[in-house]
Amino acid sequence: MTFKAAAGAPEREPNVMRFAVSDSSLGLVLVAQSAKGISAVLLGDDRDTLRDDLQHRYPFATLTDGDTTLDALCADVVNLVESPLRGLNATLDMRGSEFQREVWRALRSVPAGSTTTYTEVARRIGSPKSVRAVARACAANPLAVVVPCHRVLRRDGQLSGYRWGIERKRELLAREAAAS
DNA sequence: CCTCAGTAGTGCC
DNA sequence: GGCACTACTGAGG
Repeated sequence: MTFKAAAGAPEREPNVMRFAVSDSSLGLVLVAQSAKGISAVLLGDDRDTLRDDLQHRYPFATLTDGDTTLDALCADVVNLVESPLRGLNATLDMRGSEFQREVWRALRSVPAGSTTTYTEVARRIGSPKSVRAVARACAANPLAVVVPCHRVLRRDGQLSGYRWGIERKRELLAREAAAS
């Protein structure tokens, strides 16, 4: 089987992915959906950069733009960005290594309005020494806000980094703190 | 304040 | 099969 992919690894076979970009108070939000569910939520300031980012994450995907059936989902995701306390009721298509998906799954159990640390996540997934690898997995999170990697802080409480800009992380946390 | 080593997953060669 | 990356952390100066 030439195209056999490792379990959980990003899809190697050609596949179609629909996406839409809309505006929000945190900048542009790109939402992508595969046949299995939401495959990406990316934040940024430039439409083309967002598209490039999506294509880079899914090199074998054929991207389709301008599909109005994504409008409702896109609106839901923007609402989530505006009010992070509300959850998102949608099926997710999280593609990544086994380790990455374990990290992302752990992140999804961090309640809105609270935070955790890289060390704590590492401990929870049973790899207490993989602290740095956890940080890398957070950085690779393809589902911004939906998988709340912004709730992970350093052990000393510092914000550390954020793939989509530290200011966005600070703002998301401020909104959650204010609403909870 | 600073540097340094330990540490483990990932991407690129 | 290497090798150089990190959104880390605790210890030591």
